[in-house]
Parts: sequence; C-alpha cells; structure tokens
Amino acid sequence: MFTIGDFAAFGQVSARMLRHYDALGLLRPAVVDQVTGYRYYSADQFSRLNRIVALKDLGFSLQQVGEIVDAKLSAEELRGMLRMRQAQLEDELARSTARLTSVEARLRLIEKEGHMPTDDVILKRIAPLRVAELSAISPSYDGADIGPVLQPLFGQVFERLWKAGVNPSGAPIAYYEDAENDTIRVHAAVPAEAGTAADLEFLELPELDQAATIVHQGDMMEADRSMQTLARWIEDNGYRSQGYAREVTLQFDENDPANWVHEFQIAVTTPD
Amino acid sequence: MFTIGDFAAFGQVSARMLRHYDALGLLRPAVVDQVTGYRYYSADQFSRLNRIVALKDLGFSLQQVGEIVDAKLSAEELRGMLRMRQAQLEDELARSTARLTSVEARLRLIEKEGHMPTDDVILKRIAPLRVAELSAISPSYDGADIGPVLQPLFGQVFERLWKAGVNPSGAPIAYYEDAENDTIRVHAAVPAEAGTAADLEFLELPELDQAATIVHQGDMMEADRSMQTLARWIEDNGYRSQGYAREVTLQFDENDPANWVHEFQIAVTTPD
DNA sequence: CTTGACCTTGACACCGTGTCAACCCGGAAG
DNA sequence: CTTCCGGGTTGACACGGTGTCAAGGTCAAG
Repeated sequence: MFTIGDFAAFGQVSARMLRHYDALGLLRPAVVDQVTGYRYYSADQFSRLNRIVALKDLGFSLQQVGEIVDAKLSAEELRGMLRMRQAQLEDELARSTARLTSVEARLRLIEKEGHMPTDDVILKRIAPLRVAELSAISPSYDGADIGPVLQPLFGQVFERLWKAGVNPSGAPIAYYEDAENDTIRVHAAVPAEAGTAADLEFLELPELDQAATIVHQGDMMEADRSMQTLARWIEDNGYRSQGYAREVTLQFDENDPANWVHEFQIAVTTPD
Repeated sequence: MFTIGDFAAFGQVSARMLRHYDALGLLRPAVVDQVTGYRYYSADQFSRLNRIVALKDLGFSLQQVGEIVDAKLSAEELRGMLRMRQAQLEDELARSTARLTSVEARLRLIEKEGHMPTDDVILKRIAPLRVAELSAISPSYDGADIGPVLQPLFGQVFERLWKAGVNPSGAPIAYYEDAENDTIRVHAAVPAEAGTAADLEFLELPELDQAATIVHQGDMMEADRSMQTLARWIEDNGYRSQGYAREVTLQFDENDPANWVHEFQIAVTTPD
C-alpha cells in the first residue's frame, strides 16, 4: 500500500492529479480509509496509472483516456480514435513547423535589419464573394498605367449599381489577369448580391484557400513597398504565390491618396 | 469607420476577441461612442490588428504580443524572445513528432493484434538515488540463474541495514552489469541515506535521463513477456536502449510470487 | 412605429494543473 | 503523554484564449 504521496512520486504525477483522477473516476485508490479519508494505492495500480499517463502523453483528453482504459470501445472504435489523433497530430506538426519557419524568418530579418518589421503579413482564408464588376485592358501591371484605367471603371460600376438600385455590400476589390500581348485585364469588382443590371457582370470570386495578405497604407503608387514585403514573406516562410494579388479598398479619400488603405491578398500554396 | 462586426469579419477575428483586446488595452477602437458604448474601428487599425494576429499565430501569449507591438522592447530583447520561442517550438516539435510516432506504433499494433495492448510502457526520468548495496556474480542473465543469487543478497542487505540502524527509504532495486567470461554482476540495492555499515557499499545510482519503464505483475520467471513488450516499444518508437534494465520491487509476497509487482526501467536515447 | 440585425456588458464554461488556506492524522522525538 | 512536523484532507481560485448565453439598448430599413 502506498500513500498518495509515495504513489505520486513513483508514478511521476502530482498528488493533485491523483485526486483529480479519483474525482473523475479515472483511477480510484484501492483503499480509502473511511474515517480519515486517506487514499491508499496498491502496487498493481501502477499499471493502470501508466496506461492513463501513456494515453495522456499521446495527447488524448482525460475524458477520452477514461473511455479507452475502461474499454468501452471496440477495437474498431479505437482504431478510429487513433487515426483521428494521428491526423490531428499531423496537422499540429505542420502548424508547428510553419510557426517555427516564421519565427526563424523574423529572427533573420531582425538580425539583418536591426529592428522589428512593422508591416505584418498574415495568412488567411478568403471566402468566395459575389460581386458586380466591369473590366478593361491596361497596357501593363504598373501603378501608373493601372490607376487611370481602374478609377473610372469603379466609378462606372458604382453608378450602374446605383441606377439598378443595388447596394454594395462590402469593400471594392481590384484584381488582375494576364491578357494578350503582355497586356493586363483589370477588374473593378464591388461586392453585391446578384441584381438585374444588364450592363454589369455578376459573378462569384472564388475562394482563396490560403492567401498571404498585407495592409497597405497610402498612395497606390507606393504599393511596391508592401508588395515586396509580401513577396519576401512568402519566400521566407516557404510558400509559393500564384497569379496577381487582389486589392481590397478599405478606405478611400478622393482628396488625399495618403489616407488610402488597401489590403493586398495573394493566393499561396505550400510547395512540396 | 467599421463597426466591430465588420472589423471582426474582415480581420478574421471574433468580435468577442476584439472586445477582449480592447479590455487588455491591446487594440482600442479608434472611436467609442460615449453614449451607446459602440466601438468603431478605422481602416488603418487593420495593420495593428494584423500585427497582433501575426504575433499570436507565432504562438506568443497576448501579454507578450502586447509588449512586442507596443515596442517596449529593444531589438536585443526581441531577439531574445524570438530565440526563446524558437527553442520552445523546437521542443514542441520534437514532442509532437514523438507523440505521432507513438500513435502510429499503437495503430500498427492494434491493426496487427486486433486489440489494445494492456501493458503500457511509459517514458520517464529516473532521479539519482542513494542506495546501500551488495553484489555478486551470476552465471547468466536469466531468471533461473539470477533469482537464487539475488534473493539471499537482498536478505543480507536488509539484515545489515537493520543491524546498522539504518532505515530503507524506498523500494529495493536490482541492477546488472556485464562481468568477466560472459557472467553477470547482480546488484541488490536498497535506497538509504549514507550510513556507517562497513559491510555494505553506499553509493548513488546515477540519474537516467530518459528511461522506458513497464510494470510487470507476477513471477519474475515470466519477466520475459514484459521485457519483450518493452523492447518492442523501444524499437517502434524510435529509441535505442542501453545496458540492462533496473528492476524495482514495488510489491513483494514471500509466499506467492504471483503477487509480486516490479517496475523495469531501461535507459534509452533518441538515436540521431 | 415595428422589425430584425447588431451592439453593449457581464457571467459562466472549458481543461489540466498549480497553489493556497484551513484543518486533521500519523509517527517519531522528548 | 505531549509536541512537532511532514503529509494527508477538502474546497476554492487562478491561468489563457475563446465560445456562448442572457438581458437589454441601438441602428437602419420598411
């Protein structure tokens, strides 16, 4: 017979936890003194304790551990749980690895530049989105060429939506595609439920499963700065980008481009 | 200006969390309506939000994130934090990998045998331990040879300790070493603070940094069963064992070996 | 004015574990 | 036999990041 302290010390658990397991019915002491309430454990309970600890170390919750050790599960179900756990762990591993790469990237950055970057890239999923849009051709993918094409295009879209009595339901989005002869097709899209404006195209922008995004503040003529940060982040973190970035207009000021705020979103994949 | 809901949706955070960040002073809304208490966020707050989210995704706690974004830290300190985090992550990674291997090993086992193993191996650290001991030579490492040597040896140790007025402070431990001519030196050790018995050797059993352990119930003649489980576990989980296992007697019954309980402990290393 | 979507605060829950407080027991020393 | 100390008992609170619920106030569209 072991007192709780001895049993705990040998089993490498805290006495606190043994009491907890008792409370959960996971591991009851072999004997409880009815008078003093002292718990006493027998040597052969070490195997149950070990089973519990082993399962817990595998990352199962105490509840799951309970189900497993009390063999409420068929071999089939057990396989199921283990496979689930396996999948979870693989996921977790991937996540941890990504974190680590990220931390290392930042560490390199800070060693090189001597300070913390203030423009932060974050990875997110972009949900699919219904929009109304117009598009046009720009001679190149360059702020100076694109601006003059894009601005009036958005003007048109808003005007036509307004005429059709449809309300924009979100922030305007510009996106790009390669077109013939090295030209670029620019799209001016405004989120809206499908409407009946014959002079607008209604479509659904596809989901981006993983997009690297950055918030750009100020004139779009300086978008390069943010795009570069984005590109570097993507490379440093072991992703690969696809296509052109979408540009979401979060804040617009007719008079002063310095007040503009955009979010750039570019689809990325984990190479492999 | 965004309402909390819009800001949350765009930033991929829950409104709950934005309120939490407000409460922590991590990200205050640009404007709070004094009358209604409504929070309103400005577009340029997205970059702060993103910085927060990015740091959080790196696995920093909100408190740490606070310190980092508010730049209360020098580049030096930041480097420190990042390196610490890096170390933690590497650790976590190793742990996750081990878990995964373990889960996979069990999965293979259960697929092969159709049921869950009930003898559970667990990995633990064995602290160094002061003991009093006697040793002798056994012709081989085999239950039939060892028993007759070991039992009287323990009798001697207990007797001499008793004569010297020293109290055992833990469970008896047997351990083994190779000796000359393929014989084995068996040690009968009993935990005790250093004493003055000239006819006993007092020494400190070294720490085992990582030991794979299993609880064996019953006669030591059947120790093979547990030792095999142990060996297989070690192999399946990608460790390598070193030397012979220690045998800790957790429960002893003079009359019936079926009631004996031992823990086998064998030092292992992660190959690599 | 009504309705329904959205906002407010405050509270409770999760989970595994540590820690504290207030009190009781067991065994060894005086 | 008393005294003392280590260790046992229960019960409570805390952590952190997040979800969820309830009760009530607000906003904007019809």
